[in-house]
Amino acid sequence: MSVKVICHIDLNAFFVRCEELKNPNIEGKPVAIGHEGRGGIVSTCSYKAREFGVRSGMPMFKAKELCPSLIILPVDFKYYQKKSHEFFNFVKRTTKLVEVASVDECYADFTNVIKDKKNPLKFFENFQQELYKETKLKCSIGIAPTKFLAKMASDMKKPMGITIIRKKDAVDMLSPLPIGDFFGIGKKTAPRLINTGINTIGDLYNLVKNDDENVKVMMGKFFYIIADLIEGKSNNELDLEPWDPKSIGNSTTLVEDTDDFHEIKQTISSLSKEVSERCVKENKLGNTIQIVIKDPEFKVKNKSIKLANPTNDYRVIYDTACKLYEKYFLGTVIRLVGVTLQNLVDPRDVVIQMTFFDYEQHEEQSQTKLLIEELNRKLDKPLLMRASEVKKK
DNA sequence: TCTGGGGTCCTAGGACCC
DNA sequence: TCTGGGGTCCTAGGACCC
Repeated sequence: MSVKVICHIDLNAFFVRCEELKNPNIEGKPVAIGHEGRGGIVSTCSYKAREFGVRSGMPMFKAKELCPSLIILPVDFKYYQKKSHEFFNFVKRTTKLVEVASVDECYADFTNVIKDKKNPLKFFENFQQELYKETKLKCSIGIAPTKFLAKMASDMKKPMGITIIRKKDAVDMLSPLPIGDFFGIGKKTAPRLINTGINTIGDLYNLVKNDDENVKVMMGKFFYIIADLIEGKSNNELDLEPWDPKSIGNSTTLVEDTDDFHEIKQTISSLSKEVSERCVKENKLGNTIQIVIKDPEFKVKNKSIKLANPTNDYRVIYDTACKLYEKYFLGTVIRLVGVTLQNLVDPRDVVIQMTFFDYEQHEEQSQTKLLIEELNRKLDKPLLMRASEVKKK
């Protein structure tokens, strides 16, 4: 079996780059994309802004403190989507084997493309330049035998970088990196690892190789693939299927924290409408409806319920979300509320489940009505006590 | 004026059935 | 009267990514 050439191609400061194309005057200036209202954060920012300490995820007011001359622009997702398509189409002209990872990055299998190239590095430099000429987008390319190493590689040199990680060099190249750079170890796990003296990827690697019990407990199932990831023995199969959503949701931070029943219900209504419309557009039905809230202390709580038959009907989504809200969160002061439809399926794969009761009345009742009645039965009536519980009483 | 919104995947406990 | 274990589904919460 031969080694594959997997690339991770990452567009540099993509949202900012798009805005620069719309308005070349802002090029080279400190720019942040995001919205400025309550709870507004920096979605992404230009390299100039980063020199001031501005980072994505940072509250916008803090970014302005750090960089008073910061140019703040709202997110124009439609335009980014258009440029994103141009990017993927460009890559697909070179290889059909492309896995879209997000709006601004993809994995591509270049094994066959590179096979007969005398100077692969030169090829990738040309690729990068051609992408720039055609779309005016800048990218970093990571090249490695696996997806994980390619992803790690593309992060090493930005912007317009090209980094190759060969299998034999992988452990040496990753070992010095801070543990937080490990793709999959985030801002919760990294500090916990650092607390136990694990500062670099190399530190983690050595403990994993020694079958360290502490690390095993901390990492769970992930523990068993860490060494393979670092050594270049992990997944190199791309997922070529187009995006198939498993859930579709919509949430919003309220203008101010509130427990006002009417205001929250109105918000739930518009969130439900949006969810319903997007599910219809994607041609998806879902049978689990979830409501999520965030309280003023940022504690997130969610409640969900599964109905017998999937739906994307606004009325059912709204009624269910309201019922869940009333049952669990009425009177709670909340900061954010969201509605999500989960366990999405293709309507063609759905077999309608009918209880005998439903069947008898099916002629007169719409599917929506049946679902709402089922919901009422599930949420309003106390659960039947099981025999074992009756005995206890 | 502290900390968005879109997702995915994993874990763990309880219900329920055999 | 005391009390099995295996498997699956549902639900809640949390970590992570862009």
